[in-house]
Amino acid sequence: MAPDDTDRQSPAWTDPDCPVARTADLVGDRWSLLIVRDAMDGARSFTDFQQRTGIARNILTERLRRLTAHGLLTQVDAPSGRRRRYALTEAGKDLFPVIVTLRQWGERHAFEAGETHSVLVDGDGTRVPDLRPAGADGSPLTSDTTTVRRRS
Amino acid sequence: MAPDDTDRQSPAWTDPDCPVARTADLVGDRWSLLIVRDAMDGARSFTDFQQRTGIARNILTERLRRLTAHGLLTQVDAPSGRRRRYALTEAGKDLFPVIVTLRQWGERHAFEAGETHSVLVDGDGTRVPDLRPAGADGSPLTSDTTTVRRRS
DNA sequence: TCCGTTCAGTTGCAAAATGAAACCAAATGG
DNA sequence: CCATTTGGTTTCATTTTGCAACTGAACGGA
Repeated sequence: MAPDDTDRQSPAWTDPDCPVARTADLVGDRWSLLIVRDAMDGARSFTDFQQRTGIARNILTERLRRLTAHGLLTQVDAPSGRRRRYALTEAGKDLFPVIVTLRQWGERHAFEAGETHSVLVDGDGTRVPDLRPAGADGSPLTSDTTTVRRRS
Repeated sequence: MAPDDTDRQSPAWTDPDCPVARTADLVGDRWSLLIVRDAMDGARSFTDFQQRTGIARNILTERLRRLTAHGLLTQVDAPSGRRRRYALTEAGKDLFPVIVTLRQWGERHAFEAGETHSVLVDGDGTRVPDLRPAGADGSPLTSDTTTVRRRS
């Protein structure tokens, strides 16, 4: 990598006006999503991530750097001068609803009946309820009952 | 493309037990996410998608085929013997919560203060409220107050 | 202190995915 | 019937990904 490689980050957004597209630009790839997933589940070190995801190490290096550059992860020093570890920033933690909806969609549609899969549970061991968009009055919303208003 | 190309679909899952990973395998790339976004916003034809996303046409062909093969889109005939159009299946429409959380995260973290962006509104023109994970009792849940239980 | 190991990468190279552009055939429109 | 549009396919150059081998700084123990 050349000494001056401060560019690489955003060769401009795919679709600058759309929040979905911006988020997709930042974390819309398999490995970034799985890194965030694992960070939420307690992964902290390079090898934590490498072992859990099975990602190639050069790609992991690149992704950790990218997520850090974009403010989703930070590098923190462990208590006793030990090795650096990665931790989610507030913005990173705020991806929780995204990971949850990905998980819940997967549970509903990506498994055959009878296949087992991991489950997200709260402190009591209770399964986290399905997350569904709703209006201010609590009425369920779908893609048919909503629209995108451009540039507001 | 060779005449027999029925493989391509799933050279096995990245992480078969994890619903997040399965979903990421199916739609965890920028273009698939944007195609789903646009389908939810009314895109139906090849050129609808091409113009809205700006995706290369060969890639669009491949993605539409892939999403169709995985049951997120179907090809439907328009009323008057017109050209084929794509439409979201039930599974595809059920990605709505995923797109909404991606959008909302983007709104919160991917724009500078003062930058404008598109907004998702319901039939009344009211902005869709933030979607946040909550326990059965309605208490907010975060990545710190939940855990993944493997293979349940 | 010296030695071996683990960690966190880097480097080199092959394979796969992506993108731009040209090409093409079936529908549609006039 | 002809021109145009639509929905692709093909070709080729560029980028990204992945694998495997290598490196160098930190520990860890004898």
